[in-house]
Amino acid sequence: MHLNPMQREAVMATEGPLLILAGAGSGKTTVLINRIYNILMFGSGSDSDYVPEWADGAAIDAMNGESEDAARLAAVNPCPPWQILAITFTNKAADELKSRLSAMLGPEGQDVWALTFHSACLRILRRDCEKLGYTSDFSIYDTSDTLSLVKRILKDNDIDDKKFSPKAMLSYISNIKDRMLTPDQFSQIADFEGDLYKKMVSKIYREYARRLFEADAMDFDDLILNTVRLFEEYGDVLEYWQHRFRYVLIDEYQDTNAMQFRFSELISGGRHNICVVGDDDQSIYKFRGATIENILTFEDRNPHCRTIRLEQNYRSTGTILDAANAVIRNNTERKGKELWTDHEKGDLIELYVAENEHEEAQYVAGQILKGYSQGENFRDYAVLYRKNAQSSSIEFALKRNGIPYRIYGGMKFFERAEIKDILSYLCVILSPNDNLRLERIINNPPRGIGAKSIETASEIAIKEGTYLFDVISRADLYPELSRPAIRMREFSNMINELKYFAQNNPPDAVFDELLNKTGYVRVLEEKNTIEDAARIENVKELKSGIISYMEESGDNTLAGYLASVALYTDLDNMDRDDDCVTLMTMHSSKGLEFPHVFLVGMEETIFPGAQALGDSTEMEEERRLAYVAITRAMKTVNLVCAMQRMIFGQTTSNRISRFVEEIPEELRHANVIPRGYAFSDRAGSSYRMKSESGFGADYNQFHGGSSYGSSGQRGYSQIHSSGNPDRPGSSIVLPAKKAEPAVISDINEGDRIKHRAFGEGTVVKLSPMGGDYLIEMAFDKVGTKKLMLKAAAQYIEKI
DNA sequence: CGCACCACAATTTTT
DNA sequence: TTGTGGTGCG
Repeated sequence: MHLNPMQREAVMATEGPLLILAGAGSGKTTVLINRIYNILMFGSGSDSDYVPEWADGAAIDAMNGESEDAARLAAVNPCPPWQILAITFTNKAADELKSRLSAMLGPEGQDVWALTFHSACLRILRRDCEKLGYTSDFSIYDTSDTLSLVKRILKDNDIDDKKFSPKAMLSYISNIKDRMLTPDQFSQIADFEGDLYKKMVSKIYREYARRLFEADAMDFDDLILNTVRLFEEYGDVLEYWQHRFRYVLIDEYQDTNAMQFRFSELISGGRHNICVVGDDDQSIYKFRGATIENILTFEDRNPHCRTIRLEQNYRSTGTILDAANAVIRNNTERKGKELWTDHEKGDLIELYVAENEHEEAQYVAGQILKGYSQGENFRDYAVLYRKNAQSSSIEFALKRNGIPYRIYGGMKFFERAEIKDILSYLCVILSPNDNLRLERIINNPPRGIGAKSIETASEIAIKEGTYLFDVISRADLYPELSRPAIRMREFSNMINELKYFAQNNPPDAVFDELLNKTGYVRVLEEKNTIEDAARIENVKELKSGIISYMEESGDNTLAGYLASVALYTDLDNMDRDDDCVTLMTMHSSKGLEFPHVFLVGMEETIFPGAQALGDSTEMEEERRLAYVAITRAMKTVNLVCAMQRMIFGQTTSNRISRFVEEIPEELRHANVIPRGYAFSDRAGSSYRMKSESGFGADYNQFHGGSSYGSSGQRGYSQIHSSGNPDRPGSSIVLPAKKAEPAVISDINEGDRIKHRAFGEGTVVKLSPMGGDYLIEMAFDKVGTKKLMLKAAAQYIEKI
């Protein structure tokens, strides 16, 4: 009912291949949900001319009514939920699908397979991976695991890690896997080409694959690759799954790589009811092997394919869309698509040129506070950056200003050493042959089995063609191991006991038993440092994680829990209920939306990144990222850049990002700069500046120039562009050097103050701290806040 | 074996 | 600026 004609068409076209080109904010998820709903209720009814024999005039009349019977009559072969497979890229997207389906269908919605590629493959593999030689409890190596594995291989083989950097090896291996080449196949290629580098890569790859397999482990790529292999080598398995899924939907199709493409083709190969949704302009994962060709050639490969374009945007203002369209128009490799909206134009795109990264961050914090004081919520704001390293200055500014924020990215919790340790124990309990993890924990906590002993034992294992754990279990048989033999035996006994325990007890009990037997926490407690106390907390938190996994999934296998951890990312527990500003990379922001978006670090060599300069393919990818970032915004976009910033401890200055210049000037507003510590000249203010006044100019006009010169005069200085031959004489006006922050003169504990965002309150405490003051204020409405005075001063007034 | 110290490198994005 | 890995000492 509430769908536009294009959306409705996409919902109704249930049969055969379907390509949906869905622009940002075009209601894609709504379409997916409704499409699934339609399939569940009406089967192919909406896409079929079929009229059952029994359908007489009365029945057809009834269908035109609104009765429940009408629905039943319109259905042609309705589909049970478990015959639908909906693949997304992130767990978050999958969860959203699931919960919206459940909201619509009740518990039945849970039976739809709404999963990521990785978790779908995991499920398929758990069932049949024995055919490939893995146990059904196989474990998953995450990126840091695979990195240590490669490092290990390089070391064991005396390979120079400068010439063959572990990271480069990993991405090379990932690339080989994406081409679905086995170690044998790749080494043939390397031999044939006689390329020494490739030969070495081939050797490393072979070893890498071997060790993973011996550890009964798969990396992320293996999950997909092995599923494809399973399908290709075992016709009955493929048939089973093809039969199982009547309808296959794949979201974010532009981000699929070759293996994922193959997977999609295979699993939908029976009925060809495959619906792929994507947007070539939002393809930002090429570095991970995604090939935009998958979506660009979908029509050619599927002759009877129908294509539907969703170009009406329901998210953003007209200005934001115009800006996004203008930027993406500079790309040549695209299907061509213009988003439009019937929303009003809205605010102009704000641009702020900051002095350095600190001021950049302070600007962001200030704008957020300003908005907050005008009734916006913190959760309406997102600060997006190109790379994670940029988050720290923003974080710092938000902290100082008492703005709650949440930062996404990485897997901070599960990457902590103590967490990895415990998880490694759990992995070893499942599979003692997992050497990588075994070596991580064998002497942790210290139990007198040193590096030398392990090395000796490893050599024996290799010589005898058995596993390290095996040798350790029988250490007393080897004279070389006579000294650590007892301790090794003790260790292996402990693991075996735990293994036995794990066979009869749920994961949370195993966890307790593990801590008890290993004394992991006990050792930390004895150390009694603050860091160790934090570690203990983390370990305890892990237990609640285990319990909630068991509750939520209804699964009580250790292998299941470990896999869920491996496939978990920080983004997943994003919840919009907390009133927090969101900090994340532009990549992570895909699929999300926020009323107000800040894009920071809009500078050449940052965004676009240095690697993209002079490489048009890379540059187009960066531009798509810019497109994604801009289209996250519903109401306002703030572009921020800094004239100078510290990179690797060095001050550098970059030109303004080309993406800023690609936004037509009439859509931009070079904004009023918040006047630094402008209270100095505010009448009635009780503060005094220590040194000079703030800016002489209120405006920061920006004319699309591209190069910064040096500033330094009072007031503002005009800088002529020197680096952009296309626009001779274009100039930018920048704020002059900013005055030193003020120091308080007469604010005291007990004073009544008014804060722009937090309202009125009382100064509770004022304590000197690093050349500044920590001011603690009890606000009448929002409770107590601790802020640094230098930063907060501009928002505080004495009353 | 554990710790402190030093040199050095490295910086993209993530399932 | 940060993190990592190696070395040498007690």
